[in-house]
Amino acid sequence: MASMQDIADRAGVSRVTVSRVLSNHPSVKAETRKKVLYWVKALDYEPNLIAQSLAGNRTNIIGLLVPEIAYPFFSEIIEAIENQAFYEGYSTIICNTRRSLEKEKNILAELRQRKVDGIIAVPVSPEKSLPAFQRLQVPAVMITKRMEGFSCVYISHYAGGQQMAKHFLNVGFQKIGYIGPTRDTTSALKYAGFQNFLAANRVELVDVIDCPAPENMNASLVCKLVKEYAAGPGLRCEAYLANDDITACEAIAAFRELGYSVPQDIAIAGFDNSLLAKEISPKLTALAQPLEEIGRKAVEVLLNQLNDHAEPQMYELESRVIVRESTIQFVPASK
Amino acid sequence: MASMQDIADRAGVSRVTVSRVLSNHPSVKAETRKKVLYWVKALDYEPNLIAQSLAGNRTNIIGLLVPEIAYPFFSEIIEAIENQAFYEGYSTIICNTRRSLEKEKNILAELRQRKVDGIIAVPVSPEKSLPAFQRLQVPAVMITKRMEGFSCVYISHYAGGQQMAKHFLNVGFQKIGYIGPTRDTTSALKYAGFQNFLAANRVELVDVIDCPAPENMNASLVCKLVKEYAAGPGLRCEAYLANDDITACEAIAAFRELGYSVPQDIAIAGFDNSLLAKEISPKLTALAQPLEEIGRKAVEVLLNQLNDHAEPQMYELESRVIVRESTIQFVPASK
DNA sequence: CTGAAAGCGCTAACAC
DNA sequence: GTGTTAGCGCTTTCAG
Repeated sequence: MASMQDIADRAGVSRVTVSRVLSNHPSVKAETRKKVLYWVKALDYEPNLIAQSLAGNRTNIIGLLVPEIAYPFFSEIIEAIENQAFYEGYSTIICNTRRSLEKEKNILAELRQRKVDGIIAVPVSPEKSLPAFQRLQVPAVMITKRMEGFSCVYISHYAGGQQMAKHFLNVGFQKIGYIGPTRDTTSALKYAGFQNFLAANRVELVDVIDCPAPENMNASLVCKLVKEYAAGPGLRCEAYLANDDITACEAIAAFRELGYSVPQDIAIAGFDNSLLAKEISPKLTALAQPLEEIGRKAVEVLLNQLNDHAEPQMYELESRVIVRESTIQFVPASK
Repeated sequence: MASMQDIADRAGVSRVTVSRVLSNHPSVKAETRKKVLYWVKALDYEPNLIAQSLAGNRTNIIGLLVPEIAYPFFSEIIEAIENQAFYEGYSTIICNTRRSLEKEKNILAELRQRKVDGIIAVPVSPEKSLPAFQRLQVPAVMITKRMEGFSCVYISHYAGGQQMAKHFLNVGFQKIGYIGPTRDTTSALKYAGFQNFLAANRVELVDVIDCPAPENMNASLVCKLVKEYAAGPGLRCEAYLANDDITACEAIAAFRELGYSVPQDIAIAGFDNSLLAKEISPKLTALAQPLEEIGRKAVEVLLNQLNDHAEPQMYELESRVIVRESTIQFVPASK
């Protein structure tokens, strides 16, 4: 592995000059530059980014914290962030908090020690995570949730709930229910938006199947709960909004096992518009979070804070309802 | 940010002693150790991993290359790898090759310059990627595919195809088809295994819907092709094996749009057993690649090569058929 | 336009 | 047991 010193020796200049050439410093005679570049090629020189980081005080690495990796909603955001970061010349260290404050704290300590330039995170808890993030000496951008004191990129879950309620009313549903947690931070918001919009239109939320979010891929619990619930009092709604796409999938499976079909007997809508919404049959109507945009924007905002010391700011992006088969009458082609 | 020197000054010892204490070197008097540790706490000292890397010649970072991030098959592997790496004290830099040799080359150069300790990768092409990986000066482990000269962790796609053929025959299907690419490296193997096993049991592969793998999330093309195909000659099979879970989803959607239902009119099986297989309705019978195990094993093998200079080796893991609803007669409960 | 000198924060080989 | 001396490979003043 050739070092700058090696180049310098061959080219008969000092290390500093080599450094200047490589960083395109203007004050180098064309001739010297050429000589140096010749040896850079000849020796197949590659910079040592570790040394560069130590001396230069920046690593060009960002840390990315998510509560889980393999749920399509998150993996799509991860993909968008990695993509934009790479484009901007940054590498991404991916970290899975698994929704543990303890692990989140450890991860942040590690990233601090690695001297990452900045952090993008889905915080475990907007309140309890605060101290750990405040200890950071580098900028951080929160995504998909709000956290006071930091730049945040997210959609209004309240508005999302409203939009979906509006869609349900437009389709003409009157008996409407909700499946999912009603008190978690973001879930509570979408639930409230949904409920309030219905109420404002004098439609009562008939039914709430209160089940936990299908975290950590342990989704089948949701299916079980929905089944138990629906097996009891029977179908009391024409349409349900689910807390997220996985919950919607599980609900569909549950109703299906009970002999109901979607959307003929009952309509289901999801939230997030992840890959799942597009791939299941029937295709899922869902509130779309602009995942790609969230990722891109988060990187952009972070870099602004890094380079131009921009002030923390809130970025509320637009969501919209993507109507697919799961909330409309589906007419199969004749065989 | 307190440095070792600061600790040393306060404790009245040399930097070296501080270093010794922190790395649990035995030859430090208990008393000095205590004094040092006192100041470590008092000054809230945190090591600078960049400096440590430069001096110590190891970064405790591994690079992970995948063709895409947001396809459940890959994101589940990523999650497993990150998890195991974290457990072993390594950070993971995630990189998306997007199936481009050019980008793969650039990423490898960057990781080399970052002095990552090792690399785990799904190579873009087992042949054409070879030179880029050989330039690496650190160990690399390939996953999900074989690549000569490197440690590899994968399943036999040929055997996987056979296993699925066996399942189809067990269920009693006689008119059997295949949906997916037939000439891509791994696809060709599973196709061959599937076809040969059927042939060995005197069952002919009636139908091959040759469509590209749904790469880069551009899955809908698959649906379109299947629809066009099936709309023409009509249904000629009782059961199809799809190249992967997404293709299976798309096929289900296609048949569904044509008025056929799965599994009543036609059975479909997937390959990979990703999240999709578990969440769609009907739940998908699929050949399970042990994603969690692939990830864990890959890290383990890499670390062995790092630390004990183990020789490259092939690890062929076991796959198995997970039978779900999509290939069995589904009897809905009475309403 | 170029080089000398100092330093980033830590580890390791060798003395005392 | 502990300190001294050298780096690791690069960047950044500051002279000349």
